[in-house]
Amino acid sequence: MKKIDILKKLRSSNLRPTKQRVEIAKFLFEREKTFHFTVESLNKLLTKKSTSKIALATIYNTVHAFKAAGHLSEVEVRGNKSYFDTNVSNHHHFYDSETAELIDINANDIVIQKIPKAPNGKKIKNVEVFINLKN
Amino acid sequence: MKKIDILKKLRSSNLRPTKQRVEIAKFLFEREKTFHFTVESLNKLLTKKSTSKIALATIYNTVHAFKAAGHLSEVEVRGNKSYFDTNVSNHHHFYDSETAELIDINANDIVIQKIPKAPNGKKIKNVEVFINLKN
DNA sequence: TTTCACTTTAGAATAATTATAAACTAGTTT
DNA sequence: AAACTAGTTTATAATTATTCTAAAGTGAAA
Ligand SMILES: [Mn+2]
Ligand SMILES: [Mn+2]
Ligand SMILES: [Zn+2]
Ligand SMILES: [Zn+2]
Repeated sequence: MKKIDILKKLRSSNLRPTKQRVEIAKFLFEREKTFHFTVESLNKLLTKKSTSKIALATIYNTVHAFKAAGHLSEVEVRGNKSYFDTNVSNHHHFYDSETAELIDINANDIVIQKIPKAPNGKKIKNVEVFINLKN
Repeated sequence: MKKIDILKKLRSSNLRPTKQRVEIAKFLFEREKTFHFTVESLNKLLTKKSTSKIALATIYNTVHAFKAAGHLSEVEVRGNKSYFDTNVSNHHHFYDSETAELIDINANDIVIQKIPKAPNGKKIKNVEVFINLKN
């Protein structure tokens, strides 16, 4: 991903490209593989990586703006903390409770043969599969 | 479910059958259908139903003891609160984000045809499917 | 260079949960 | 029965994750 894409992500999230936001966006989006994180883990990694420390509120605000713009998704998984995901396409997860880590599963690596119909007046928005792991 | 079963549930959870615990256990387990709840919702319902109010800490402690003993399961779902489930068998859920409600899906109403193998050194503990609903 | 909307930040507030410690309860021993 | 004791309940404090607030900072445009 090029720098121009970072700026696009920021603009499309209605965020001006400030120093802090560019740093967060580059950290999140300039990578090959999916990145799963909590705000806490992201904060630690950013602190380690860069000299200047970004306020936690700025990280929350920026992450939420990216989520609202569809550049991040939120994964519901065991625990109290919110997990975010740079993979915003429809996909599934392994969840390793030992390490509290998520691993992507490509949407077409899981095929569901039979599925119940939605309750009266409701429609199916999406289907999420979690494969919980043990050692 | 008879009263004797309530006492069994308590004993097998290493809980003496005190007035408060029996009241919680009866409320949770003396019912036909699955009951999904948060500690907050359970507390409200218990307060409404009975004259004596049970301390929140007692509800937390009792619910956690039931969970540890396998009489309740915890469902991971969107939001900050923990959801508990009187259905401890392997099953799936509809999740209605409008109402923040869970609805059971019988395990054999979902058939998965293709599933990826677990990462190196890990095994599959279980598979949970969430069907998110919209109006 | 002044303006002004937007931004960052530290710290306060809130919400869910867990911990603490004092008062209470009910079996068991004397 | 009275004393003892292990376990229990409870109010309240502490903790954790998140959101809010308001003051100070920033920078493009007038
Ligand atoms: Mn959350
Ligand atoms: Mn939880
Ligand atoms: Zn993912
Ligand atoms: Zn259920």
